[in-house]
Amino acid sequence: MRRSKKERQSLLVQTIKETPFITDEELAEKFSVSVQTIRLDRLELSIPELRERIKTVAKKTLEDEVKSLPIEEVIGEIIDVELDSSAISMLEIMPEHVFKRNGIARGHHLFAQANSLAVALINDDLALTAKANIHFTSSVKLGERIIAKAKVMNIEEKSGRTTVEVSSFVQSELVFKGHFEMYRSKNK
Amino acid sequence: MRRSKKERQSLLVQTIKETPFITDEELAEKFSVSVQTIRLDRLELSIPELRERIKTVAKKTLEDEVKSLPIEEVIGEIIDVELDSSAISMLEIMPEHVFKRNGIARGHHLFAQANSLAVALINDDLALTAKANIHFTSSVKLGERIIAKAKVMNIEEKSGRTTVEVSSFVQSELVFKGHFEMYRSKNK
DNA sequence: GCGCTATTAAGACTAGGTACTAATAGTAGT
DNA sequence: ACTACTATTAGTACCTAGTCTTAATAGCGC
Repeated sequence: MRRSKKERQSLLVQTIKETPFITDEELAEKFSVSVQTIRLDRLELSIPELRERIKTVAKKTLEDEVKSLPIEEVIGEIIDVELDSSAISMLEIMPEHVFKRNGIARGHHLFAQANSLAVALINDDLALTAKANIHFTSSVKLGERIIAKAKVMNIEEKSGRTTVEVSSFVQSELVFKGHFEMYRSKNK
Repeated sequence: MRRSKKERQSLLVQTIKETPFITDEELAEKFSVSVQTIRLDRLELSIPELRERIKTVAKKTLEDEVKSLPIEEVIGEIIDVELDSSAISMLEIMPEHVFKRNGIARGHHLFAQANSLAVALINDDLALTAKANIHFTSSVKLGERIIAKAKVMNIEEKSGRTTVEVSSFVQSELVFKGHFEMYRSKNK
């Protein structure tokens, strides 16, 4: 069935978006026009040729693979630690930390920064988080840097159970506050 | 510098693995041999041509995208959701989730599973965590599967603020319990 | 020099295009 | 009906990054 030029072109855009691996010949058949018409359409709509389309898709994959490797491992960069006393770390919010819809950082990354800082702060091989009480006071956006400051509030003599307060800031604004209770395997 | 055939071929395999977007001509220059030699090498080693290599990389991306669309930004695999009511997800603890020293899962991964499940549970485009009260009741080890169960406890009429309880289990043992208070942009 | 492997070259062909020129079909305005 | 204009189609030369095939040459062991 023949359609108008406009109609065909908007369908063309959609078709290529859905199935990017389609050749001009297949498109010509699909829309019952000549291959030349399809090529004129692509020219007008600035849609690159099949092989270029495939290449950009493939490039995206490679970039993603490189990116997704180190992310899970490192949660912020430790700037300063005084064991069993206080510690500071910094985390820059990158695209992989945010909700795609609104560019707001997902809560668990703020938590992860604070939690790993609390763990690093404790002078023990086997520190674990037991409880936490956390508060997200303001949303953090793509590109912002979070500075998390952790402070040991109390170490119980017998059990070694340690209370840590973590406050995270973007510039001077408080974005996260957490109260952590940590286990440790050996007493201090 | 010229190398023996064997040496060149093993380097060729490695080079193509690292930089799959390399043409025969570039490879020929790199190894100081003719294009034909590179083609004979690829033939012997059953390495497909550049365009085929790009295509397979791109196909992988598309498959991944299809896969990651419904799960989108959830940590763990969603098993069941009833919006604004309850949801269940599963997370298998892999080497990247644990402390290397003792094979125990880092707390923030349990939190991330619970937090993203609470977000996914809410029938709103813009759900955010406001507060959380969490408790790590037992340590989870490498290879174990965590089943997180989330339940909406209360939705405030005016603000839409939603209370979610998440309990996570390894088999029948409770490993994590969290009380989440969530914002939403539009009221229900 | 003979035999062998490795390498290089040359030619014909392929897919999936680009770039350009030119012809034709169909429709609207006057 | 004639003209103007857009849309479509056709055809040619050229491109990249190959394939497949045949053939020539280089280097080495013995």
